[in-house]
Amino acid sequence: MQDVRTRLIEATFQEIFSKGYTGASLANILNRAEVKKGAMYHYFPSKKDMVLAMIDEKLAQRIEKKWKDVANTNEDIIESLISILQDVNSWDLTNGCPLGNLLQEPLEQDEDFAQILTSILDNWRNLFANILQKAKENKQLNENVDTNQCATFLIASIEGALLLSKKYKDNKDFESCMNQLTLYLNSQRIN
Amino acid sequence: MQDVRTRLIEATFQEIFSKGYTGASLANILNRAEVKKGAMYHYFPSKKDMVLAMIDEKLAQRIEKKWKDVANTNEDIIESLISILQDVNSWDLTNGCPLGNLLQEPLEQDEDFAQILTSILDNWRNLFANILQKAKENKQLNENVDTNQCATFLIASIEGALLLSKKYKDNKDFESCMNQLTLYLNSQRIN
DNA sequence: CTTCCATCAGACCAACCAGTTGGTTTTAAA
DNA sequence: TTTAAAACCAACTGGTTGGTCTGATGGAAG
Repeated sequence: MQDVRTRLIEATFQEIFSKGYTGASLANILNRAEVKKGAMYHYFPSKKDMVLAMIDEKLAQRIEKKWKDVANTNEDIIESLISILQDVNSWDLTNGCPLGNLLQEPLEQDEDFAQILTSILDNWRNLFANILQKAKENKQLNENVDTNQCATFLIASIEGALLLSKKYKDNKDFESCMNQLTLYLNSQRIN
Repeated sequence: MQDVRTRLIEATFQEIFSKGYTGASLANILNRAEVKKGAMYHYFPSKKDMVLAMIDEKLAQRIEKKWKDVANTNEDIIESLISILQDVNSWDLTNGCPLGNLLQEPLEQDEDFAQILTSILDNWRNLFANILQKAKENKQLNENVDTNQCATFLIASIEGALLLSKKYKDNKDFESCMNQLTLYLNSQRIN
């Protein structure tokens, strides 16, 4: 069994991912982690700090992991991007996006949450913008494409697609969105 | 002053829109509506039923109102659609989308919420699909466009764009997304 | 062997939650 | 004018929440 802190972070991620921050119960997290309240409050000063630690340690890394290969492919970069988008099995379509769920909640009113979520979002956007820039340099993308706008749009579409997918049992909506997003990307290529 | 029930529905909408369902406090709603608890429980059997009534009476109508003109325009339908998308001032960019916020929350596990939200979403999708179908018939859209997929993608992109816009003070992200969405739509036209 | 501190357990607390109760006032029909 | 139903209210209930507090345990340092 992992150590107390690791178990807490993991259980916090699971609980927040499935219930949201507002709906997350400390008691549930403690049950899931098999940690008693005293132990938890030894490691974290509050529930909020524990959640912030979870976001910091888990969320950023998830995004990095999912997209890092795209930039380093020696095939067509856009093709590599599209193939990840279209790989339905690589997405968890039942609970939405961990980051998106948190962005949706009114945590923005809290300065600490706003700051860390903004920085994760900015990193993701930069990661996409860099990928697109590279594609442009490789002459795989039309040179008048606004890479920042395009990166923002990609993220928005992915988040929206994951949102819709939560509602239905099948993958149809997600596939529809990724098909159309592919059409958009292809229309931006040099032909 | 409006009657008690109307004030309750309005206050419920405001509270849910800014705090989400899980975060919504009945006490806040009652304060905002200037209605006492006894009066509220005279009109609604529970908080949940009041929220369901609010969704039923306000949400569907908002969507209908925003898009109904597009189908009946005698100009270019796609142009009309794009001009609404691009009209930044017509969007509330500070709280996300009322429907999207509710879709994000784990209310889906409740059968009653799942049902009403699904039906509103389906209506929206059909509304878009009909608009696109009409554009197709008018030879304003390529005939091999999948109108259902396209409708789904439009909704996802709008929801995603509104999600991102919540985080920042300015309208830049929303405008970026709508610009790119416009590029996508234009690439689907007959040229 | 003793001291000491990190680690933990669990009882406890005030604040808040949705919902209920037992009633009073208002309205309107008979 | 009587009666009954609709509209409304203050006080309260039981349960849950995040958070605190006191004290026990166990291993390492002196």
